[in-house]
Amino acid sequence: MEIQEKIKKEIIQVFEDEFNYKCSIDNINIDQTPKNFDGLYTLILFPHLKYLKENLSEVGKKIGDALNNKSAIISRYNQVKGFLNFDIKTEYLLDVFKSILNQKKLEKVSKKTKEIIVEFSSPNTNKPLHLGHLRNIFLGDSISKIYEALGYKVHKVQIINDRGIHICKSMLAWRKFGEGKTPNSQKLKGDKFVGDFYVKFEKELKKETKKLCVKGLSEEDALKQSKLMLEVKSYLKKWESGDEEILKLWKKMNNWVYDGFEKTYKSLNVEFDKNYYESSTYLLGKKNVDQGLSKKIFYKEKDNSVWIDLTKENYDKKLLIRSDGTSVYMTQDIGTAIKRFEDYPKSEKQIYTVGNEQDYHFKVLFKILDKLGYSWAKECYHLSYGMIDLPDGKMKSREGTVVDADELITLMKETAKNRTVELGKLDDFDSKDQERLYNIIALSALKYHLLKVDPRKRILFNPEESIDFQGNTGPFIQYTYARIQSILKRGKMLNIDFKSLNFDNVKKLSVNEKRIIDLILKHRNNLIKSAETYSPSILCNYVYNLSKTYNSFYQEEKIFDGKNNETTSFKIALSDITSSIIRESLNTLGMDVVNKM
RNA sequence: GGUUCCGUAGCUCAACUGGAUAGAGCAACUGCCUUCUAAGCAGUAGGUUGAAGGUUCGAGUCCUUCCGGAAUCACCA
Repeated sequence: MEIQEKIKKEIIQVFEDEFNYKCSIDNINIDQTPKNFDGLYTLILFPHLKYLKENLSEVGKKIGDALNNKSAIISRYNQVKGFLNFDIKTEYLLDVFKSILNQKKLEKVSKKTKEIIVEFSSPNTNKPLHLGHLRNIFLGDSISKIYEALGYKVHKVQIINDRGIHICKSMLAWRKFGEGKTPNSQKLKGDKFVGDFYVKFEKELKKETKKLCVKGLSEEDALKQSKLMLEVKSYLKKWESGDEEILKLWKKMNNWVYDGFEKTYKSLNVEFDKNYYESSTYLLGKKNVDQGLSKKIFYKEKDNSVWIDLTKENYDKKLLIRSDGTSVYMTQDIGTAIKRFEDYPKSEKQIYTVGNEQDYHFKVLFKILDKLGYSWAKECYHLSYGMIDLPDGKMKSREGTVVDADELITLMKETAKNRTVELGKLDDFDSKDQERLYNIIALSALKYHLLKVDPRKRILFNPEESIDFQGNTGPFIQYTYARIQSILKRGKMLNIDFKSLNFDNVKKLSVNEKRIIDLILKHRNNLIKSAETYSPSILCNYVYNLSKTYNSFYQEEKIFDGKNNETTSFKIALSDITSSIIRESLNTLGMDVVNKM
């Protein structure tokens, strides 16, 4: 980027000197030269042609020659039609590289002055986490880390959906069919244990309604008359009225679930700073709705239900309080949002990581918060992502057609293990290192697989086809990193001190070396772009590109050629910086690195 | 039906916000391990960017209309 800006400035000068044409910097576009053309950067002449008043080839020649004479950056040029391709001076690239080498250490001291809140995961407490949650968690975790890398203090939070009809279903099924079993007695993870009873409930319910349907009832009526449904609803009522026995059961089962979630989060290497529980925030929103009522932002219907009319803003009318006085999801979200900004008052914005099925909900929520007068409402952002499809359609937890998170992780670890053994790479690992290796490889394969896709797009996941470990994958990037570590190790053994390198003796850079330096310079911009667009996928692409370019370089040019001169040192220095950028990138994607594999 | 999003190689994804001959990976085929890790590198093949119009020097990208898919529009969460 820095290079692009400098080229732009030089070109403005040339436009003025040679053509008497004043052009603003925003109107100049410097692109990366495509691979099959010679050069690193390209100026597109077309947009300027009408101001330059000469024909294309003359314009190109004039600009190119002028730059050849004056430029501190450009070493030579070539013209293809309306495109002017530039090569960059070796001295200049080395200069820039040197400054990175020096500045690298200073960077980490930067203070964290800005704050944001990031919400992600936010599960229901009636079932274990599945592949859909994984996409959510990886996205939220990575976005948090990207902002942290940019100097933000990030508050990672989730809202736990711990109350409602769904958990009552599990509770009822456990009472009816559980026979006093516990996760301990069954040697089952707590979330799995509770989830099984949820599925059991749905099964029994289906049986019952089917019978009623045979008797001639419609599906809807069957559901209404079903004894199980009536009983579940009585649980919900008892819960809301504070029935001690129900509350006790509710707490017990939720704790089983939390225990299970904790294990999953731990295996994913993901943590939260604070959990919000719906059971303790659902009343908060009501207070705010009352305030909105007195400000006439909301209105009351005859049946006492409370609404907001957003038809002027191109939305619908939206219910906020039911006629029986109970709150809905929207009410709770209003309360939770306000609470969070009270808890973290310095936060300038909040990012909600929630699936795209709730796009409309969040548009309305932010609109309401804005109308209530909260200045931060405009800074709230819904990080919306696409669903994960299986080959035969969407995952449905009610029907048990989900890919379980824990099972998938276990499977990935086994695959990592098998591959490692097949490749015969176990020689110098002790068993503890082995476990760590499998773990990191498996997680980076899985995380990268889900993060490399633009969040907005849906992902098709085929359980029959395993996630790749070759090509554009997490393990490929890990491999590149590990390779470099062994280069660095060897350099150390040979006592090559690349840090006190004299760059003046490096006369020539290969195309790959130039590309690597160029990519290194672009790291920060890619990080910023990832943050601005809320897309870790940009960072994935970037670090893949860097790894791929490095591997080409690695394969084509020997680093240790026996001479141990400045060229050797330079190549080690280049490798060192590359590896630290790979490590930082992987870290911001939520992954650890391995030194050998 | 209204609104929003998506459609790119057989498959999974890119394409710097309007630039060159649309790029990678997987799968297929051909080479490369007695010097730094072959989970790699180099190469071959694979495309009417869902369709048709329009805007201009120039369109996968912008506008219109179709076709196909998804989400949402509940006193559900």
